[in-house]
Amino acid sequence: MGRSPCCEKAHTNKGAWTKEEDDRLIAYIRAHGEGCWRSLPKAAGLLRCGKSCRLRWINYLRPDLKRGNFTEEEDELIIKLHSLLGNKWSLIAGRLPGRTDNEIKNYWNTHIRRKLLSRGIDPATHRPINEAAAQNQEANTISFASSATSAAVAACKQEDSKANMFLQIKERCPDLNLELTISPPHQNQPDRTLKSGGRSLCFACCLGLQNSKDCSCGIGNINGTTGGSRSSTTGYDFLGMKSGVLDYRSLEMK
DNA sequence: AAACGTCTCAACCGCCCCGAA
DNA sequence: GTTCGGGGCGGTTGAGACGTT
Repeated sequence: MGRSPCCEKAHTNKGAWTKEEDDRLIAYIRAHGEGCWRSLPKAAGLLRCGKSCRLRWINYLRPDLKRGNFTEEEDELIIKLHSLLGNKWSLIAGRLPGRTDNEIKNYWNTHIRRKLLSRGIDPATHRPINEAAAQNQEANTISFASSATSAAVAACKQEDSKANMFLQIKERCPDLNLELTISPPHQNQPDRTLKSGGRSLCFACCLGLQNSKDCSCGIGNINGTTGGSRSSTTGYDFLGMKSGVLDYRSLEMK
């Protein structure tokens, strides 16, 4: 049983990428675009798994990546977004231009967790450690991170609950700007954070979950999500911040 | 200077989702 | 409606860097 491997593992390199492999991958993608990752290694002359190529490109070779230390503002934004979304690193990364999910995940585990613990905050629940410990005594404790996310999705199934959901998140993070109108205007698109072609977006779409089964407005299926590519390739419209965030495919590659 | 412990982060693994057939 | 395959995601690993004794 089980799925067939994504590639022939017997003849693929593993481990750290060499400069030559990087150059080959960059050159191929510049010439042909990202296309099919499964067939890319062979076409590019790389003895690598397609997934490995994708990861290398997404996380380290993309031209729009911002390397270097996280700023204090980025730290705080990650903490707030994590309190809302939990370990949805790709969604969080969608709000941090030039940062990748892998980078944020590593940064969270190595720096921010410790930072929160030193503040006496449980990084899993974003509550004071004493309070979190007390809650864990209860049988069915669910962290806010996960409950808020699912609550958000559930709420969007009930139109009347939207306002309550916003208020709930706002209450948890009073200084986190969740106003949907603050996003930088997308140059080629009308503001569709709240409406799209005169239609209201469901809350899942507002959270960047256009492709989610929980989307109740159907907008997500309209806005160019063809080809099965998900948000990391087209850029999230998470809370209306899509523009210029991860839309690296639009970059000139000459 | 060497040995050991700890930390960091690039890379891999396995599962899930979704579109196409 | 079902199956299959590709892409994407989150969790985990392990090699190298760094710090301490």
